[in-house]
Amino acid sequence: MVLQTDTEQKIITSAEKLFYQKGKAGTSMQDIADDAGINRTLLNYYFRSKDQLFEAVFRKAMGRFVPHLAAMLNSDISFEEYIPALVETVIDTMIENPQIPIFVLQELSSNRERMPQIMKEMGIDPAFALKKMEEERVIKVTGGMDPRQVILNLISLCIFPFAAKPVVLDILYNGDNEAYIVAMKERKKIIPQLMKHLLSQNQSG
Amino acid sequence: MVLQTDTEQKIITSAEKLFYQKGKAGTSMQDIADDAGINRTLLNYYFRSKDQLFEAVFRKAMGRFVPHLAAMLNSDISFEEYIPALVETVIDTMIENPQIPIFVLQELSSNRERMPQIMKEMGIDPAFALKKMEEERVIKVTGGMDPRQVILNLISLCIFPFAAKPVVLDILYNGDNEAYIVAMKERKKIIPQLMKHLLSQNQSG
DNA sequence: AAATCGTTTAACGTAATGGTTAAACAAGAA
DNA sequence: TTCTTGTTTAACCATTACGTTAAACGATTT
Repeated sequence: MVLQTDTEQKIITSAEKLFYQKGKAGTSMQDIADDAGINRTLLNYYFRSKDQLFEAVFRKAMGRFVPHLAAMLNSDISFEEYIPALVETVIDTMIENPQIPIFVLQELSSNRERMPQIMKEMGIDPAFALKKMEEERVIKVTGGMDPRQVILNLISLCIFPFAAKPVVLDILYNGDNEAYIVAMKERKKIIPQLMKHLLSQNQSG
Repeated sequence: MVLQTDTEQKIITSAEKLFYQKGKAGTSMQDIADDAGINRTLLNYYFRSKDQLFEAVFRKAMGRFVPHLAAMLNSDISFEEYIPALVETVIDTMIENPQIPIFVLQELSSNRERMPQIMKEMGIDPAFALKKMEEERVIKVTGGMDPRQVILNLISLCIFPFAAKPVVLDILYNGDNEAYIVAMKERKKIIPQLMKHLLSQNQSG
């Protein structure tokens, strides 16, 4: 029982690492077994197939994304006040898992049937969320700007620097990972400030 | 001669479409041949190997990215004045090739040796660019904010909505591609405005 | 008519991959 | 000791993939 969980964990960890890096098709079961330091047969013992293993990894990755999204679309808290906490949480999550954005987006983009299914499972109703957003919260403080643009700006500022980590790291931070992390933490303050400006001023002039 | 170029073009087009969508490992030579409506043998006639074909596609994709990056890092034009034109160009490029960001980032992320090589080829010297940026242009108008953060914000706002198109389209625009495009075009105005605020105000208070 | 070039067809070799199975092993539990 | 469970080894099958080759075809050019 204990050992089982342990090995299963090792498998998941290796699978995450490799799937994140090389994608599903680019990773073989042998690769994963080698990385986990176990026999290939054992993979099929725990996860019947590559598909199932990938599915486990993908859903776990999604599970780190969707809550933030759902929180943002459904929270009752005043949008403006909610931003700093949200940004902090998202950035902390991304610092620990910078590979997830590309991984998830790549999969969602190559497998278009997934989005509707996921939205169904997660109970995301775009029309409802948008209406609620407009009526209750955002429109009051955006000075007429489409609330979707506001959300898009917020998410872009939070996530893209991680999705583009290889480029950002090498070009802007000269490969210095510590400097990169420091910069990302600075953004916890920068982004809310920026959003505050955006929300407190009429953008139409 | 004419036919050759024609077929070669068909191959590249199909290869782009499939590599963008399914990645290198996820796309077979047969897939590409089928999509191009030609024989598989002909692929090896024009491009010796899958590697070479992928390389051609990747470099072409990079070629749509790097110029913007280089322009931003090296332009002598006043940064603030330069933004609107830059944003417009980038967004127009992205509207036509929304799949490129994920494709390039995924490849750069799974193949870390590439970045230094590319920077070398493209003549990008991060230290030099940063110094120039600080001395000549950006620092004057950022009120002390790290110019790298300014650039990061700009690029994030421009590119992420395309990298995340599958999610953005389905959740925010209910799958309506036209509405999505309209929104992206709106951002040509929104982003410069936002950047103007960011650049004209001291962010430290 | 002969030669060239893009193209197809068919076949081959080799390697990798995913998944299965049977047998054996080691170690802790009953 | 016996039973169970996680684990390994080894072998196997079917499929797919990449790349190559030889031969033929068709259209254009010489």
